[in-house]
Amino acid sequence: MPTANASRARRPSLQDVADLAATSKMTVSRYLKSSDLVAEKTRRRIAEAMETLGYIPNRAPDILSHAKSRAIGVLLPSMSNQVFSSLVHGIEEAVSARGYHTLYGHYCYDMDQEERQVEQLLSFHVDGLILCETEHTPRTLRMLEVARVPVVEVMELPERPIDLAVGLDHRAAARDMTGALLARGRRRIAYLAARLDRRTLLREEGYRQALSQAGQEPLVIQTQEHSSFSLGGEMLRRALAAAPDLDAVFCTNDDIAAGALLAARQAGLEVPRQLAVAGFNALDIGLALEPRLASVITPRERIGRLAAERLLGRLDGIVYQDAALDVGYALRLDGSI
Amino acid sequence: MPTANASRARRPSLQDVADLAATSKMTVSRYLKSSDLVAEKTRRRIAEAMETLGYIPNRAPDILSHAKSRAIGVLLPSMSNQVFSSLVHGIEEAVSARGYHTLYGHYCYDMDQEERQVEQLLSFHVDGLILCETEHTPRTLRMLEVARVPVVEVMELPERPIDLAVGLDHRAAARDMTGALLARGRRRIAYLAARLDRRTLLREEGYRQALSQAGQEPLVIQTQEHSSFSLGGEMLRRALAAAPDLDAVFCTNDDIAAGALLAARQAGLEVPRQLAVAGFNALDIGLALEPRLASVITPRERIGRLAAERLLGRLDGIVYQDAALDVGYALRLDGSI
DNA sequence: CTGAAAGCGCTAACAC
DNA sequence: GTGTTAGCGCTTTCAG
Repeated sequence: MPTANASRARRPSLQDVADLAATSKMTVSRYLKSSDLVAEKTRRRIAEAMETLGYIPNRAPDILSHAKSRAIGVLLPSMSNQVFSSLVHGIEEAVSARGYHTLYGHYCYDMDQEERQVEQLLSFHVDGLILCETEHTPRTLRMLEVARVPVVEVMELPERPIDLAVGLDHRAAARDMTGALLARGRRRIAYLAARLDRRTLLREEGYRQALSQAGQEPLVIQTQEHSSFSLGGEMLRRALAAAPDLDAVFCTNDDIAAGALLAARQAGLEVPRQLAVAGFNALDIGLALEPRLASVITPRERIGRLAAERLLGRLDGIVYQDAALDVGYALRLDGSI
Repeated sequence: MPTANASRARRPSLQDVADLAATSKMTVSRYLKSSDLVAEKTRRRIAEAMETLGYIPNRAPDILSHAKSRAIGVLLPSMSNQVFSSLVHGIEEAVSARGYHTLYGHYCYDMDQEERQVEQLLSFHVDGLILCETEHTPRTLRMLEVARVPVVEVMELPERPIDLAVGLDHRAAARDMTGALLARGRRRIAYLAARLDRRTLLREEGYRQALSQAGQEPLVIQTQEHSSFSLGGEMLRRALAAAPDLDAVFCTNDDIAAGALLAARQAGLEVPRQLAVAGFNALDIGLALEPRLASVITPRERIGRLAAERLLGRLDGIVYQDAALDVGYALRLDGSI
């Protein structure tokens, strides 16, 4: 039965559409699900009514009645990092293919902000979460447990994933890259570490392992600041001041590495003859430099795709044997080393 | 009255908390709003119950009953662009100061994807939207109208904003930068345009205006590809092939400009003596280059802050006289020109 | 200071 | 092929 007032202060509801189409909201609901459940004539009337009213679906009732939101939450540490944009592309590809949507939040590499964002996304009832860290506050862990949504931790390979993980071994990758520098005869190798997040620290461990195996002294230049090209330059100057015999730098990422490479040349050092430079993540900037930047190639788009596929798989009840999936890495050993 | 089953398959609700705290859900609801409305003893029992159950707030009922979601939606064209990360910082600053949250979506510079994202965010009942484009599909415009949420379009200054706008005049900025190149005696100036989004086209118009005023011929190198450093290099090579007497390039952004500058040097051209290079947005990369990159300085964090403040202001019923707010720009005319 | 009832908009389940 | 009923979990009344 049509309700009298199509209140002007409210968004059109299914009831409004039903009233205008002279049918019931249940039929309109069916039409939205799969229009072939509805008679041709009714279908046309509904389509017209929707058009006229500009109906916008409302997720709230669905969510309220324990249905799915058909949205997954993705938490990014930073919005400016190329690294995460390829991840996002992979995620979107997998998610949109399945008719799901994504809601993004970001937390500036801060655990407490991550906690707030997790609460925020869960309070909107996302069906699953993709997180870019492996360390979380106790309350975050508690909320994930209580909410019982599938979670994929990406980038690293945590010892004990909350649920699922897709990533690579940053320690091993750093050890290999440092090993490659040593194999090329470099002896005084500094590690340039910015922001001091977990992945930067894991890479530092790999660097230290490789050096200690070769009997060389580590030299770590650290800062809490976020990575940038100009910061890379500053850090190289600090490294040169600390060790005038420096013959190589391994950088926690390509932004720092590119900045270091540019600054080295400005300081009159020939790369790689006098100074080798290696980065991490193999971003596009490395290919624009001359010589091109040696780096660790990480399959980030693939991580995103696999993470989303597994998350959606879990929603379908699939159980994965290997909680943590290792996507591996490769080394680009050209140019700057 | 306590309900019997604290179902194991459900997230804890306010009723569950109330049961455990031996009170009613109404009292718990009051406690969440402002705990001083509740007696000290009750308060302690509620806090304990919440702790035990790991209660997570639920936005759905609120939204359903026409309350606000206390979340604003932000649509970004890209996740990899530094430009938008400063915007996001500004937004977060203003929004979190007011106890609001943000939900992000991205649409790869594609109007139809933007449409889907707008629908998605509106279906979650965001209280307002920040959009980074000034052109939208008819359905997008319709949805915004029907949903009656405040909207701020950022970056540009649209002739007729949907609602509010905060941005700057890209055409004028490009005209000024091209004018600066002409004033320094450059005569054969190419414009390197990637991705061909609206802002790239506005900047091209400004470039053409300046050249035509000076009686010079424009030379526009275009591509549909997304900006990157290596693309900047390729485009410079195309420009040099098209005009061997090239003495300047004005680039649609700093990524292209940095790539062009690096490629120019690799081609043996001295910058700025033989070739001037100018960019747009004044990103950090420009400061790491030698010579440093001339560019248009855009106050993106400020745009984000002002946009969010005005959006929240509108939610409080404030009416702004000037729908479109011009934040201006500045030119950095050092180094590479 | 605390409680009880109604209602937001949608869909699952069950008629017809 | 279509309609009816009930209920999701919270807050806004209105009563104590």
